[in-house]
Amino acid sequence: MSHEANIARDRKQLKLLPASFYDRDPRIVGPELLGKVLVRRDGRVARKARIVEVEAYLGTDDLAAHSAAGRTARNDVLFGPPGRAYVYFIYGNHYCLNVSCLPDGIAGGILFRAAEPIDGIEAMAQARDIIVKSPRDLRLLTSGPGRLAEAFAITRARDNGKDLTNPRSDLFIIASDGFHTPRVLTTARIGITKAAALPLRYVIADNPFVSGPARLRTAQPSNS
DNA sequence: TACATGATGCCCT
DNA sequence: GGGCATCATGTAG
Repeated sequence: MSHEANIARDRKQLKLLPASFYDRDPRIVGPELLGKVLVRRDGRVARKARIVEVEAYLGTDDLAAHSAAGRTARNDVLFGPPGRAYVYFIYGNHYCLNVSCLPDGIAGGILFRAAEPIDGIEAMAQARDIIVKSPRDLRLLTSGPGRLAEAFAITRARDNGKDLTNPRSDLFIIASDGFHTPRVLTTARIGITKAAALPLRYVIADNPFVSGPARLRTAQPSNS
């Protein structure tokens, strides 16, 4: 079997999301990513977590997007082919993970904001330097974009530009068996000042791992 | 629960 | 040199 055929076989076995999944408007990709599973393989224990909260960033027309001011060395991945990891460093402390959307040459992406740990919880806790004493503490592992990135040991040096649709990558996203389409809540994005009113944040309704203030986590967010 | 604030470093102007 | 798609910790209620 050829190398390409092997990769195709592995992609199918893993239920890996293909590049075509990401080759669409972020407003379509975002809600469809909810319920999918982020996987980190690093040779020891695979880390897996179900995606429960994302935000769409639209490219040059979206003033809150890193791509708004045009293509630079920092945001280059957003303008590249779909399905690649865009990792940036923020507030001097944290990395955040995104995936590029839309075809090569057109910017757009999805920010991963929160996930629900499934596997490799020990490795996540170690990466976060947290002791999980009760189920409640699991929230501290992956609820919030900085926490999620740290739990998965994601850094710009290691992961920026990585192809999340390649089974040879140590970071990818798979479809999930036995998880029916979640009820999706749409709200404004968190932590931005420009284009703050746009409803581009998507969460699984009432999932306890969703981050942010309570009114943006529950089934009926107030519109005040 | 809700807010305020300090820590911290990279990128772009 | 300023801004920033955040987190942890503190205080008050």
